[in-house]
Amino acid sequence: MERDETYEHAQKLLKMTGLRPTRQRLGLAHLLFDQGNRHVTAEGLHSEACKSGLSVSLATVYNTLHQFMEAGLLNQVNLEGARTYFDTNLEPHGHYYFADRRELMDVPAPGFDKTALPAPPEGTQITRVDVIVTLHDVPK
Amino acid sequence: MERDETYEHAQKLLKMTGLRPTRQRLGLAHLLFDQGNRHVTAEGLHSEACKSGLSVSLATVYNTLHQFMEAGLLNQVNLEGARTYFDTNLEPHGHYYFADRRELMDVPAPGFDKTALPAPPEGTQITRVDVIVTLHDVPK
DNA sequence: AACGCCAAATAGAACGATTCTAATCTTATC
DNA sequence: GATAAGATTAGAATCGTTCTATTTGGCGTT
Ligand SMILES: [Mn+2]
Ligand SMILES: [Mn+2]
Ligand SMILES: [Zn+2]
Ligand SMILES: [Zn+2]
Repeated sequence: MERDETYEHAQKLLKMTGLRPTRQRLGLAHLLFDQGNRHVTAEGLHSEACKSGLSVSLATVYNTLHQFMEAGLLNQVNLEGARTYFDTNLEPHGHYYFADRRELMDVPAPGFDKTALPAPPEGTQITRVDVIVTLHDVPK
Repeated sequence: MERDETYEHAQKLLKMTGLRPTRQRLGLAHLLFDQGNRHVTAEGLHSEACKSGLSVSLATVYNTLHQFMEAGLLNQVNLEGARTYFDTNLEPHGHYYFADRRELMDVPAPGFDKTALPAPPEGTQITRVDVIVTLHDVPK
């Protein structure tokens, strides 16, 4: 008796965005959006998908993540070393980056006030504000 | 009559850090520290050095930038797309990133208060705080 | 000034994350 | 079920950066 894989919630999200509900997109949407907020890398999500039995290529994971971003379902978090994380938390917020573990966590309370930023130079507009607090394990 | 290339200021900096005053390090230190605060990439600095007549390899530019960082003469700024910038401004400060021009600028006044950050999780310590405000040219 | 030791510089290969390309497969429609 | 448009794929290409093995050069000693 096989598991129910209708993925109703994922179905609904894809319908909303106008993206075709392919097997890959359904599976990835399920992994991303059916278990609370997440911070994933493309490679992390890819191996997770493979482990869960979903056959999908890394290229498709990248394509899908970018499409979900475009659709406003994900935000990107850029940090050092060319690693890009994708964040299902759409609220404006900062991040702790646990450098030793290479993991991201939302900053529980905003220690910064985006509205307190000085007005940007003429002819430009703010398109994003990233606040990244890097943490290392304390030696001892 | 050739230009005076004693680079007194650069000499002094290298002496302070204990790094040998090689031709390459002197030339790079001169470019970095003898004309006010700067934000440079390795490749940018490399081509600048080449144009100025200094013979230096890209590998050495990377080595030198890292050594200057280690010595506390430079800070790193990480942003999207694997591009790393090196900053001669050692004060804590945020950055505007002009995405269309790929240029960095210090945020004139701090719109955030580092001390207002919630205490980091047990067993960890803050090693850096990055605030990057990305700007795009306003269309019209 | 020549000698030798070791640090530093170098060219080029390797790397890791991401993007691209061109071929194959799916989905949606008729 | 045929068709056309869209999606997936493997593998090559790209980009910034790091590594490796070799050569060069700074500097204290003769
Ligand atoms: Mn990744
Ligand atoms: Mn660079
Ligand atoms: Zn987050
Ligand atoms: Zn700066």
